Amino acid sequence: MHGGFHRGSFVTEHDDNGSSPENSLGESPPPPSSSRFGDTMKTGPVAPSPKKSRRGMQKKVVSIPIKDVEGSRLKGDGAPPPSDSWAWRKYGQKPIKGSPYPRGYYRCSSSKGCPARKQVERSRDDPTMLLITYSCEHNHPWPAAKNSHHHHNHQNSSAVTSAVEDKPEMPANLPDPEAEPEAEPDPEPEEKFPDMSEESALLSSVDEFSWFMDMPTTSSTILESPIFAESGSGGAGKGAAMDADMAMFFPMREEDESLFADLGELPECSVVLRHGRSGGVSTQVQIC
DNA sequence: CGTATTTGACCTGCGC
DNA sequence: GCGCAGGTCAAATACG
Repeated sequence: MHGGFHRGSFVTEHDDNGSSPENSLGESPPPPSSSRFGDTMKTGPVAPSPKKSRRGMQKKVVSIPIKDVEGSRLKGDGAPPPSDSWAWRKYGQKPIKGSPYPRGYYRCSSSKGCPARKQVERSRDDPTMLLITYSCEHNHPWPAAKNSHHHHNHQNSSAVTSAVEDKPEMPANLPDPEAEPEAEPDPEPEEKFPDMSEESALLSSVDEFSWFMDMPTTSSTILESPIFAESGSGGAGKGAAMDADMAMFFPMREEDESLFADLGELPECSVVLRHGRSGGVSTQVQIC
C-alpha cells in the first residue's frame, strides 16, 4: 500500500470480483495483472476441489504493525504469522514481485475441511506493517474456532484487534471509523496463554464481547450467528444451535469474529461496530 | 511417532 | 500463443 496507513491496522474487504485490485496489499501501484485472485486450484492429478475459480470469495485485508505480532512469534525472514483464534498451517511461501518480502500462505487448520486461507506478507512500503489477507468461500459456514485439543489457543491477535476497516465505498450510514486516529484497544503481545483455561478464556471473551452487548442491533450478521447470540445473552441462545463447538468458540476475539463472520456468509452488507474496552476504541468492520 | 514447516515443482489465469 | 506472476500441492525435513 503506500503511505495510506494509519496508526493501527486496516481491515479491507474485497469482493474479490476482481474489481478491486489488491492495492491494499502494497503491491506495485499499477499492477498490470495483480487483480487476479481467481483461481489456481490445481486441477491436475491431485485436484481435490473442482476448479472453482475463487469467485464468490471474499478477501479481507488486515494490516497491522509488525511489532505487535513480533512479540508473539518471531519468524525469521518471512512475515511472522500473526496468530488469531484459529489455527493456521503454512502451506506455502512465495516471493512477491514488487515486494522484497515473501508472502506466506496459510490454511486454516482449526477445522478439517475449513477452506479458510490467509496470506501474510510484509508491506513493501511499510516494512513495519504486516498485511494479512483473509479469504474464504462465500458461503462457507465458518467453523467454530475449536482450539480444544490443539495447541493453538493463542488469542494474542492483539494487533488484528486494532484493525479498522478501510473500504472503497462505504455506505453512508456508517460513521467513519478512521475518525478515530488512535485506536489501540488492548495490546496483548502474548500469543499463548499457558494458564488460560477455558474458563479464563471465557472470561476474557466475555470481557471482549462486552462491546457486543452494548450494541444489540448494530450487526445483523452477528445477531444471526448463534454463537454470538449465545455469548451475547450469556447462554440464553438457542440451545439447538448450541454445540460443544460453540463453547470452543469463545477463545475467539472480536476481530476474528468480524473478520470471519462476514466472510462466512453475508447476505448483505452489515456493519460491526465495536467499542474497545479501553473506551476510546472503536473498531468498525463493514461487511459487504 | 505425529504434526507442522520448508521448499521446489506444477498449474492456472491474465496480459501482451 | 507465449510468458509472467501468483497460488497450491506434496515430499522432505525439523521439531515436540
